This record gives sequence, C-alpha cells and structure tokens, in this order.
Amino acid sequence: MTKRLTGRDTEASAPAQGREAILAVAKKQFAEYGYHGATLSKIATRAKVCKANIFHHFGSKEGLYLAVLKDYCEQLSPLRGSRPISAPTCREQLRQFAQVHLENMLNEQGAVQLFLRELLAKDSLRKEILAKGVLEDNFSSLVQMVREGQEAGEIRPDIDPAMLAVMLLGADVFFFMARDVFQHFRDVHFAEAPGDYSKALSEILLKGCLAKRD
Amino acid sequence: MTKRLTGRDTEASAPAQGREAILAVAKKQFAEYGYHGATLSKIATRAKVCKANIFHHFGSKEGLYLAVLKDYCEQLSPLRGSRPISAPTCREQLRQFAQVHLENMLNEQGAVQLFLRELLAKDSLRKEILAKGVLEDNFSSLVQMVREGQEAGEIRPDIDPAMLAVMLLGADVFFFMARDVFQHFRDVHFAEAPGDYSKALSEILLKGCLAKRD
Amino acid sequence: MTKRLTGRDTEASAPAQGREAILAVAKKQFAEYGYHGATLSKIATRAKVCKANIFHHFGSKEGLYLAVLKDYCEQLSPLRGSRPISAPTCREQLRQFAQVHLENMLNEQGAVQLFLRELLAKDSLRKEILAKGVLEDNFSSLVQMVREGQEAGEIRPDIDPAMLAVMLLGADVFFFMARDVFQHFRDVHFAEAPGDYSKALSEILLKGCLAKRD
Amino acid sequence: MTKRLTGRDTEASAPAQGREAILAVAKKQFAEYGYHGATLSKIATRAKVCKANIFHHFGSKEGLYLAVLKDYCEQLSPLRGSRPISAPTCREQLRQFAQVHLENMLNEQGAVQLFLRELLAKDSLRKEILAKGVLEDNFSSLVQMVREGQEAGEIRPDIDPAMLAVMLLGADVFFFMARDVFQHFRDVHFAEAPGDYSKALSEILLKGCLAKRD
DNA sequence: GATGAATGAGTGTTCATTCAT
DNA sequence: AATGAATGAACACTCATTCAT
Repeated sequence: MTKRLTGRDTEASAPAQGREAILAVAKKQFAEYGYHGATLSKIATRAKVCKANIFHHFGSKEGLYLAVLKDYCEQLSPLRGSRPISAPTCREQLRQFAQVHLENMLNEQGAVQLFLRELLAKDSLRKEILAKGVLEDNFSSLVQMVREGQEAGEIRPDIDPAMLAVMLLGADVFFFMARDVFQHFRDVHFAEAPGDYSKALSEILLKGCLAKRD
Repeated sequence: MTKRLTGRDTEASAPAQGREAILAVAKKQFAEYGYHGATLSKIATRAKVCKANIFHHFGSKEGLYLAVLKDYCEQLSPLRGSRPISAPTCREQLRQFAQVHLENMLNEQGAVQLFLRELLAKDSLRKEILAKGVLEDNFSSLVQMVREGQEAGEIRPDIDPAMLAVMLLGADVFFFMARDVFQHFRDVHFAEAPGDYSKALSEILLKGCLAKRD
Repeated sequence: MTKRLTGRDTEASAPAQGREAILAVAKKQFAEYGYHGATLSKIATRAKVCKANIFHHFGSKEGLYLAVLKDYCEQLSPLRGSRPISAPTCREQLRQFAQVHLENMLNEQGAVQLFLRELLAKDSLRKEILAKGVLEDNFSSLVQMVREGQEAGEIRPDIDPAMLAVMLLGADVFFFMARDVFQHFRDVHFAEAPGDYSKALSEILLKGCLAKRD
Repeated sequence: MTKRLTGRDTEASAPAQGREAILAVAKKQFAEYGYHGATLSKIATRAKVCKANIFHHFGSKEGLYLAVLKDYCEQLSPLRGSRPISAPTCREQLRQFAQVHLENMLNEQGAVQLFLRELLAKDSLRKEILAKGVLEDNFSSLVQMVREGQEAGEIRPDIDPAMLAVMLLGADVFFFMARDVFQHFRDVHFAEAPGDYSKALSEILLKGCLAKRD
C-alpha cells in the first residue's frame, strides 16, 4: 500500500526510482565515460540515491556494469525484428538491412558506444560473451541472407558471405564512430544523412565501383 | 667521455631513459587501458622513474596523454609512405592500399586502439584535432585515388569517392576491432589472414557481389 | 538501547566521535599551525578517524577550515555576555570591560590566534566576514558604552569613541601576541599578570599620563 | 667583462639578479603567505631563476627564510632614526613617536606582517631572538623617553613606563592589522588617515578620556 | 653561478566498498 | 529498500631537496 506502483515507469522518461533509476543513470554514464571513467558517486548523485544503495542492488561496480550490459543487450536484440526484413530479392533485402541496421545503431547510441568500447578492451572476458552475442545475431542473419541469394543465383557464388557481412557492418560501425569527424571533411556529404549513406553503401556492395567494360 | 653511450637504444626495445622511458611506457598503458584506466603510478614504476618525474617532464596526466597522442600521430603519419602505392591502374592501387592500410593498422595496434577509443569519447576537443589529422591523411589519399580513377574512366562516375573511402577504411577498422571475436565465428575464415581479407575486400568493392546477368 | 551513551562527552574533554572529534582536533591544529601548516593527515590521525572521513563530513580542507572558523565564532560571541558588564559609572564599565575582555582572549587562545592570523592574511573574503563578525561585537559594545559616558558628561565630548575602543582592544591584542616576548623584557612587570595589566591600562585610558599641572 | 655590474641594482626597483632577485621575491612571498604558505617553486618562478639555485645560495627553505628575516631586520632597525625624535617636551616627543612609528610600519608592510606572524607562531625559537630584537628597540626608546618625562615632572610618577609603551605600540599594531576591517565599520573615521589616528592616539594617552572635574 | 633531471615523502582528494541502523 | 558514517587503498599532484654537469 505504501509502495508506489512502479510498473509503468519504464514507459516514457518518467523519473524511475531505486534500482531502475540507478540502472538508467549507470547506462548513460558507462556509455559516455567507459568503465573506469564512470564513478559510483556520480551515478548515485544523479540517480538521487545513496551510494550504498547501489551496492545493495548490484553488489559491486562490476555487478552494476554487467547489469547495464545485460540491459543494453535486451534492449538491442529485439530491435532487429522491429522492422522485419522482407523483400522478394536478396539485393532488396540487403538494401533494407543496411538501412535498418544503421538506423538501429543511431537509435541506440549508448548501447553501441558501450559495445564498441568493450571490443577495444583487452579483457576478452566479457568481450567474447557479450559482443559475440550481439554481433552474431546480425552477422548470421546477413550471412544466411547472402547464402540464399547465392543459391537463388542472385549473388556471385565466389563471394564469401561472411566477407560481405563484415563490410556492411563495418561500414555502419565506422560511420557511427566517425560521423562527428566526418562533418569537418569537405569531401564528405553524407555525414548527416544516414539514409543516403545506407543507399550508397548497398549500391557499391552490390554493383562494385568499376565502370562496365564492354 | 663521461656521458654514457645510449646509441643502440633507438634500435631495439632497449630500456630508454627519463622522458623517453616514461613516454614509451605511457603509450602502452594508455593504449591498453584508456585514459582513466591507466595510472601514473604504474607508468612510473614500469618506466623505473619516480612518479614526480612524470610531472617534471609532462606537467600533468593530461599533458602526458597529449604527448602520447602526438607521438602516436607522428608514428602513424609517415607510415602511409612506408610502402608507396604505385600501380598503373586505379583498381590495382585500391588493392594495394587495402593491403598496406590493414598491415599498418596491425603493426601499430597501440596507436590505433588509442585513436579509436578517442573517437568513442565525447571530448571533441582532442577528437577533432587528432583523429582528423590522422584520418584525413588516409582519407584524402583514397578520395584522390578514386577521383583519378574516375577521370581515367576506370571507376564509375556516379560513385561518391568519399563513400568508397569510408567503406574501405571502415572494413579495416572493423576487422581490427572485431578480429578477436571473429575467431569464434564459424562462418569466418579470414580472421587470422589479413592478406586474404584485404584481397576479398577490394574484390567486392571493385566488382560488387551481384552475379553477372547477361 | 543499542546506542551508546555519548552524553558526558560534551562535559569535559572526553574523546568525541566522528564529526566532532575531527572538528575538535582541527581547531587545535589550525590555531597552532595556521591553514597551510596544518595537515589533514595529522588531523585524521589525532582524531582517530580515516582521512577520507574528513571529506565525508567537510568536503575539503577549506570546508573543514571554514567549519572551524564558524565554530570558533560561536564559541567567542556569547562570551561577551559571560560576565555581564554592569556598573553605575562609565569609567567603571570600561575598567570591567578591559578586565573581562582580556580574560576572554586568554581563555580562548585558539580562537584568537586563528582570528589574528586571518587578519594578517590577504584573502579579505574570510577576513571581512569573520573578523568583522567577531570584532564588531566587542567594538560596538565599547563605542556605545563610551557614547553613553559622553552623554552623561563623564567622558570628554571631544573624544572619538571609536578611537578609545581601538586603543583598548589593541592593547589587549598586543598583550596577547607579545606576552611571551614581554617576559624577557626587564622593564615589563605585568607579563604574567593580566589583571594588573588591565587595571593599569584602563587607568591610563581614563586619566592620561600627564602630571596634573595647576 | 662578461659579468654585468650588479652594484647599483639595489637602488630603485631595477630587476635584481641571482641571489638578490630570489631574496626580493622571497620577502614578498613569505610576508604574504607565511612560511608554510610560500613555496620555493613559486619563488623560483617569480625570481626567474632555477629552483636549485635557491639551494645554492641559501641552503634550504629555512635558510632562505632566515635570510629574509635578517634582511627585514636590517631594513627596519635604522628606520627609527630616519626621522629623529627631537622635541623639548616629553609630550611632544611622544606625539612625534606615535606619528613616526605608524608611518614606518605602513612603509614596511612586508616586514611587519612577517614579524607579527612570527609572534603568533609557537616556535618561540625565532620568535624570541627576532621579534625581541625589533620590538626592544622601539620599546626601550619609549620607556626611556617616558622615564625622562617623569624625572622632568612632566609625566605622572605613578605611571608604569612599560605600560605606556605597550599601549602606544599596541594601538599601532592593531591599526596595522585591522585597518582593512576598519574600513567597513561605520563608527570608524580614521581608517584611511593614519595621521589623524596617531594624533588622537597620543591625545588620549596624554590626557585620558575623562572629563575635567572641578 | 646556474641549470635540468631526478627523487622520496608527503599533499589534498577520490575511489569502491562495508557496516550498523 | 534505503541511508549516513566510516574506511583503506589508491589517485593525481606538490613539496623541499639533491646531484651531475
């Protein structure tokens, strides 16, 4: 009775309380400053809870970080299905995938930032488990997609499907990381237009850049 | 006469002294653990100098970090010319570039790790100045290369040169970041063969992945 | 029940705990060695608390110092009333004031030492706020006292009341500061007799030193 | 030949060099911040010399401080004679002394600040030796002056000459210390007029504040 | 006479963590 | 579930000092 209902807090940006408030703030902090750069004091302050309360809920900084990681995972995984890839031809599927994937990354900046940082770390403890879990989803979807395209005779059979997948994902990751810097390059016109970027990307992936020689 | 010969230090990884010793250790530590993860105590211990000496030479942790960044920059920039790209056709130049660029990244893992981490940070102070300086070198080389290919009629004129550059660099960056994870993907066969990766990469960039329809 | 009785701590100099223990030690240290001469390590050790605990309670060295200053203020202010000045004639009131004021200073050596040091500093931030608060109390009491004496025709009307106040307070301050040195002056006989000092002081203030010429 | 003549540097405020430059800066710093508040790094920087050079000339911080103290002493002692006290009557001599003494203090703020700080310290090592040396000069002059006045029947014989001396010096010391604070007291009109202060001071000392009763 | 490099002990401060309540 | 007090270890940084040149 004395306890307030906290059920609907997840919807919208209503100020969560207790455990959830901590988690929400921690996600931001870890994403922005990395594991070592983030501090429990700051997280506690911003979440308007006592520092000791963090330990009550998460046991340790490491524990909190893992909870953040897990939360980000759950937040990321279902997204792939948010706008289902469905098109008759493989080339069209790839175009859609390129578009949707980049959109998702930009919608989940915190999660992506954290994962990429994890990739750069040397621990390899969490790196394998987590990054693999997130990457593999997208990766095997793509590979499967390409394989079907090859079986349908649409994609060249001498193409390594994994290679294609890496190129698409890599282009998106690089865009995500360097978009701030791109804005200061005069040769770049797509810095603020992810849609155009995705289109041009899939175009080159499909047709290559060589002029047709006849 | 009274001065000790330190000549051979430059050659191998012989223990440098004073300022250089600190810088060398700091480069490793910052690359491995990031700015916040690295500690001056550890750096001092490993460099076999007094902690206070770091401040004598670099003023502050920030100062040391900037010196490291600057040093990595100078170490990275001239690399582009280390194995000069020279081939009659543009497609061959791109193939060479893909190869050399990835090799360079793998040879300078510390520098690259640091730069990528910097890209993920929010400072934008160092990000712009440094990442721009390093990225732009490779970037504009590539763009120029593609432009010439277009003028020679070798590359499709409707291709955005910057787009091609981003795809190539992005694929390399992504390979660099995720290679550890790749090793655990069964679909991936190039994880430990950067040479093959570069070849397949440029192949797709040039010809695309679509089957020829005639 | 489970809570320990701490009641008697206030009475004597029993070892206070936590915040109060720190404050008590800090007051001594700052008074004895000044702001820069005092160190938090020493304060923590003597207060038998962890150094970090000081920051938990006071935020910073500056914060602790200000708390000390504030505490000394409250300790000093009510003293004026401790032995209320009450006498029919103004001359008697002045005699009493001279006596009581010097006694108070000698009873609160720590506070006085700190205040005088603060007067010699250049901050002017704390100087104004604090010294003013403490000085003004005594100062305006004296001025008011003299004014009433003038209205009653007891004190010469051409006397500046503020001047008289400064002379009385100044003589006490100087005695406080130099009493150690006075002991080695053969001409001085009042060094260890503050009572005599106060008496002689008010005598001269009232009657002057000139021989009566008639 | 290669060495510049440094002889006349002492005159005027020409930028001294080496030892003298250090001493000049150290005097300011010690006076302003006290022994613990002043740092050799700052002194070295401001004197535009190497920190190690300070040790070359003065051996240690303590050594430098003592040199400063000695220098201030020499600077202060002869001042009493700068404007010789000479008047037929004792009362006039006292008036002159009050005036000259306060002037001297205000002209030598650094020295005075340092000495007063020393008086507040607990070392009593230097306190006795130095403060005594400086104080005693003024003190015994005054006492002697008063004694002669008493012998000449000008000063009341029941006055303790030391007491009169302490009151005069104390009033000046207090003015020196609190003059910044005085400016914010509405009752005080002499804060920026040391001349008036000295006059009023000697007036009260001589004649007292009581109204003439007949 | 003067400097730059180097140092050990110490500074104030912050860290993640624990505990009693 | 939540808090304030407390802690030890570590943090970046400054101190006065030394030494070879």
